[in-house]
Amino acid sequence: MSRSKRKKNAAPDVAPVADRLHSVAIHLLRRVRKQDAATGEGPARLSALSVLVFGGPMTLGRLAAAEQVTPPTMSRIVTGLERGRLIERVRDAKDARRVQIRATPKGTRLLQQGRGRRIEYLASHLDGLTKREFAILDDAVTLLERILGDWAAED
Amino acid sequence: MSRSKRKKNAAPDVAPVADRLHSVAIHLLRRVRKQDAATGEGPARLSALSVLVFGGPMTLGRLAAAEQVTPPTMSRIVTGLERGRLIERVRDAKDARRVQIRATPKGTRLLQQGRGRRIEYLASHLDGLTKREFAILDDAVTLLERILGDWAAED
DNA sequence: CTAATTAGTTAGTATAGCTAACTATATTTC
DNA sequence: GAAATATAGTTAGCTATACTAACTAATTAG
Repeated sequence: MSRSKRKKNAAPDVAPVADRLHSVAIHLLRRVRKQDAATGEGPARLSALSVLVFGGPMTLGRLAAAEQVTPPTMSRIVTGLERGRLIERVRDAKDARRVQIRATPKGTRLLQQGRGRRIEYLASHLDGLTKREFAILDDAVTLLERILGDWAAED
Repeated sequence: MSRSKRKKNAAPDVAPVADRLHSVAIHLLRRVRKQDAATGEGPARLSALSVLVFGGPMTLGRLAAAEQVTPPTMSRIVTGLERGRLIERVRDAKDARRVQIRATPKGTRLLQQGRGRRIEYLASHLDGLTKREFAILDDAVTLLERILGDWAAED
């Protein structure tokens, strides 16, 4: 069970917040998904492309791991992105088994535009928040980033 | 544009937070989805089932609207749930075009169990937070619930 | 009683996930 | 250095989830 000797928090009402957090995440993404549709690419492709644009070129395997999908799944996602000339496959010089995936200028442009639309949409709805509320949201996001990073490896 | 005369917040850095919020939501749900796999049902089915369990029986059309998908998509989701005896289709007595969808006891049970697993999983990762951090998260979720509720109608 | 509207379903397509099985390249071991 | 093993990706085939277009059946309007 999760009630070992750690006394850090163990608030009795962790579960309800976990539940609400889950629900909020689902509904938020449903909204945003509609904005992303304007790019003409699906969410998995946009997410992978984003990793490439911000993380730089990497092998297919690393990309699959970053996106938490299996290599075959990433292979298909990459094939789709390749058809649209949004990324390029480059065989590794040192190890011919490896394939480096790299965003093209077109891919980078498309991602930035889609990102712009999405952010503008989301941001326009965060607009009514007070400074204090906004700070809370910012802190919470930072928190979640840390948590997700911590348990990225396991599972 | 969204830069009307409203002076409420308009912090210059709304966009980065919006972006990070989006990313965090994506990765959080990716994690949780793996827990849900234990139920043997996909996310769309679990989500629809959840609406039925907590919102009571409703027509297919209303369910589709609640889930923000088209009626054909919901029709397939419901067919899948029906195969597993998790819901039942009941033709409406007053209007034979309508089909009421209702969770079966088995469906309700499965949902609650899955929900339990998911919450426990999520909660176990929120466990290391300090009281203060936890409060921030709680507040942020409340905030997001309000925001999402407000713009639920439009689109 | 016809015409228009409404509720769902069926058909066909695309994306995104999986496992299993395969190919090609590298590395290890004898 | 050849054979065995390990690693990186791809291909094939299944399922789920999304869409639009076209259909059926039932209700409501004129």
